[in-house]
Amino acid sequence: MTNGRVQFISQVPLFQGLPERQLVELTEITVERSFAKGDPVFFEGDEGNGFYVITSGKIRIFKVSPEGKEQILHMFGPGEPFGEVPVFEGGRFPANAEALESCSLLFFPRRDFVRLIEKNPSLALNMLAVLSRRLRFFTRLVDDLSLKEVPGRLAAHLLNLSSRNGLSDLVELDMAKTHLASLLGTIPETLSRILSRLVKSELIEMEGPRIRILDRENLEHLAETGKGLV
Amino acid sequence: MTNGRVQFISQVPLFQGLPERQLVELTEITVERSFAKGDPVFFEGDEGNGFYVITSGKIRIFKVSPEGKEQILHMFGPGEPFGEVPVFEGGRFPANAEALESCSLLFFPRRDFVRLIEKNPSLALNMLAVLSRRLRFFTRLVDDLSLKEVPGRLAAHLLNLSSRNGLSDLVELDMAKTHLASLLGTIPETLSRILSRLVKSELIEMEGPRIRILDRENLEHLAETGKGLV
DNA sequence: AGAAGACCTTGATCTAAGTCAAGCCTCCAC
DNA sequence: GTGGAGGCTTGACTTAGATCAAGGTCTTCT
Repeated sequence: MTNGRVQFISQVPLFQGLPERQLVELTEITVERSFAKGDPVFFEGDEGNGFYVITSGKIRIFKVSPEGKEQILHMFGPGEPFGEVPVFEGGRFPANAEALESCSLLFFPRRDFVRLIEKNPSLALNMLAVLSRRLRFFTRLVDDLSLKEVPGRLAAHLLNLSSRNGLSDLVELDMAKTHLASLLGTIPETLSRILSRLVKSELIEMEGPRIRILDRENLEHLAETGKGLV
Repeated sequence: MTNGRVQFISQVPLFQGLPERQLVELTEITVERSFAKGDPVFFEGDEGNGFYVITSGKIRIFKVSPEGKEQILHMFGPGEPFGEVPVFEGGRFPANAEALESCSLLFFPRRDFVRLIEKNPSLALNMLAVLSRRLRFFTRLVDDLSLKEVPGRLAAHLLNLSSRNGLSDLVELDMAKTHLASLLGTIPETLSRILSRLVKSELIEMEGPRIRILDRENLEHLAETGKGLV
């Protein structure tokens, strides 16, 4: 079964381009952990002595306000790493992580992983690329939250889903609308209303979680300007 | 003058703990660049073929909406690096950088810097720590923007200034209020009103950019809950 | 099957904060 | 000095989106 694990690890983008030997060493330091749907993986403020890579399932990373409102920061799926910040900076996890469905994760203990990085510059560069991509993502998230209105964020999200789907006009929401609301920095009621408006304005059609883009041009305009939905 | 540069570089946290030889090599790849007050250093979307470390002066990193509203992401001072994302991930700068005052910067060309990192794991780990710290910062920024109201963000900022100042009750805003507004994700009018409210509620005293914290306890409560200012 | 609960939608209301407008002060530059 | 520009404050108004409340649908577990 360790063979299977090496095989899996070799497919993870974070470990792309590493020599076989490194992959084996990486595999040897991992611990497999399973979580049921709804289980917390860690809480904000927990001591972080390692990070995770998802083997199967989905994880959401989120913050909670004192009143209980949640802001989702990331949704991660198979092959994606999370919880790396305390590995390199020390200290605690800056947000919560929860299994959205039954999940299987590989845990990389901090100390061992840092030792491997010290021996292997490629691994370091891969990790730098991962963190950089995440910074780029956050830059956009801050931009969206601060400078766009909810319709603009939603439009951008739909177009994003579409482009991941080969620019198909038919997209399927890959999470509950409640979670999508939290990802967009709003609440389910508001999301629901805005989706209705998009349907009424004939920018989209909707049937449950399946959405058809009818007017890509105006949707793009909405996503860019962040304003102006009737 | 290269000696002076090595001396400076050895003080930069990013290069902490590196052997003398590495410091010299680092120095050798740098290019010095000067900017006058108000000069752009780069624009969002520019090709990023290197990053900067500030020798003197202040830099602000910000996004602009199509209507011209700005959200400041960072304010950086001497010894701090910026513009690293494209170095490790390729592509373009995710935001704009501008000199707030006359600035002197060291430019590290991407190709040379990556070559040094490949030879030096400590440098890689230092850089990973820098990016991790920045991720942590963004996590908080998103949390603030999405889950707190402006008074809460302001209170948190004031307490932050105070704690950097050895918990002195007397803090001095280190930027124009217009910029502070943009940093907090709001506009000057709103900031002005909320400062007035804090004064009226006797949480602070204010005289221009000098602010005295009168009621730290309530200010902390405001910063944590993000709600509840009368 | 039936009960329980999660999820989604719609309506009425409320509020934080943005917009528009005007006036003031301060700091330079000419 | 004087004029102008940028920054700051205050007031009246508007609005995006949150809150509160209720009803409907769909899952899931016993």
